[in-house]
Amino acid sequence: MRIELSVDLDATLGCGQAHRWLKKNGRWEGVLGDEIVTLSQREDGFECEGTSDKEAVLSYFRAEDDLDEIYADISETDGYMARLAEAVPGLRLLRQDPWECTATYLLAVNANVKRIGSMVEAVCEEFGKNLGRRFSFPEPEEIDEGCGDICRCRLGYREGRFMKLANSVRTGEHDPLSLTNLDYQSCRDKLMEVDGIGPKVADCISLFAYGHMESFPVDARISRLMRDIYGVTGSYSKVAEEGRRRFGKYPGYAQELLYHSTVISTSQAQAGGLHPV
DNA sequence: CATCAACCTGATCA
DNA sequence: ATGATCAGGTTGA
Repeated sequence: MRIELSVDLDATLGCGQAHRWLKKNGRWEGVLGDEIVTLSQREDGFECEGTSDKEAVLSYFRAEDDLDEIYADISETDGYMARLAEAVPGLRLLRQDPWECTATYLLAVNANVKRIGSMVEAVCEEFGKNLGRRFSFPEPEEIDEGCGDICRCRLGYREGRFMKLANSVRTGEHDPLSLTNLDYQSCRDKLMEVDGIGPKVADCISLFAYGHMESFPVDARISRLMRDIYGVTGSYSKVAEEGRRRFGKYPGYAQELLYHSTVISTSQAQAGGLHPV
């Protein structure tokens, strides 16, 4: 199935916003719902194998977002952002499943991208459905009532919180779907009622699952970058607030560009690359 | 409201 | 090789 969409798969799937994508000999393999999908970059979009649900794929890639408009808007912020937008014009935000996004970002607490990936895959292999080469992300019931052994997932102190979340979603105490129609602040507040979800994780979920473009998650990398490039320091709320103030209509996209720039600069020590103004 | 130790694992350093 | 150090958010004091 051919998807025509302005998107850079490497930047979009490889920078840590979603945790189930693996690049295997030039193609991106991931799991959407109960299907293993494989994506191959093309000039005008990508080739998609493993699913026929075009609507779901377009929704996942937030095809309705007008990247030209968004990046034009972001570019007006300053020269640094303008260069980032120009360098990675196909970096998109994704629209992830609320339950899966909530659960994976609960695991993401105090862990680097590589470790998050290994914890998430472990949970899928332990509790999810075997789809062949990969496993589905488990439903709350599969975790809460399943016969898998959580100890094998090596979640550390996230283990108790993870099991508690699965249980509270199964019982309806926390209902990811019910947050769909809330505004950013209410959504964030609801998420932070969950044990193990603080400001940063709540901002990530608000952005990546519920599409709140004004969310500006501040992790360790963003915190250093805001300090080094913009001279912004202080508490989480101060830095996040400054991000929302500074980056106009699309702080979430700006954050993703900034985060991606830190991935690039740490993975390739190239001369003549991007550097602060 | 700000500060800070404790929490767990895997990677990297000495 | 083995032990020390570090990276990474949330919680509760």
